[in-house]
Amino acid sequence: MAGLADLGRFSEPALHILISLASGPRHGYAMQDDIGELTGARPGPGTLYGAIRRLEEHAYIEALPEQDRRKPYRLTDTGRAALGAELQRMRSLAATGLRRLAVA
Amino acid sequence: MAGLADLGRFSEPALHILISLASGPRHGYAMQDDIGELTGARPGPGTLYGAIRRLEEHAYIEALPEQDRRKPYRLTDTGRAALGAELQRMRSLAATGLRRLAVA
DNA sequence: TCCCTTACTACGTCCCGCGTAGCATCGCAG
DNA sequence: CTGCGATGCTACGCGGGACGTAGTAAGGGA
Repeated sequence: MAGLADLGRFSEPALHILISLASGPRHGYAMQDDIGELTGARPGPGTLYGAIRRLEEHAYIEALPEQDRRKPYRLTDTGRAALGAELQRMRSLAATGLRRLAVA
Repeated sequence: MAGLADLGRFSEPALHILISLASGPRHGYAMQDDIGELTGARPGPGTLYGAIRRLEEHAYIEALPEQDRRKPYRLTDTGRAALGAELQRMRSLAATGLRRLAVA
């Protein structure tokens, strides 16, 4: 298995982080801004860094050398694969739901 | 706002229930089966009926007259609208993520 | 020197997810 | 008519992620 769901039951913030890192390495604060633009809701530090810690433990992301008191992170290959799988699942589920809504 | 996120922070099971009801009224047990087919994971009763209760409190779904010790539920107009909005958000987020993955 | 911004750590509460157990009803086989 | 599996739901408790708040610290501009 080894899907995103292993991160615990609720993985929305984790998903957002991975999507944010999909466009290149970023440190925490920049992720907050990016996710805020992406979703309309900027996660607080508790949410963000908690999710980062779990993602790192699962080797979906990894820290780059600290620069200027910033800790950038990037996707690992594992994380990239997990993200791709999850996004396709999401897209398929959304399509199914929208189809059902349209018919009924 | 009044989006799905008001159901609490984690709403995956709630989303699945709404999608299940999008194809017509169903009672709990039938939802379990439907969701199992849809997602590959059949929710336990604790998950399911807890989410049903919250959805009913928010008037996204409503109970139909009990028949034969079965409690069918159906989507309300509010629920249908919320589901549509959520699914479009999901689809859009998935598309953005997949685009980013493809480029990088 | 003051203060705003950036960047992260620490901490505690809330409540959702999920499994387990229990209970009742129905249909069917023996 | 009796045991038994499937159906359908309620009750209950634990674990842990989500999230807000507060605190720390460095940098830059007025």
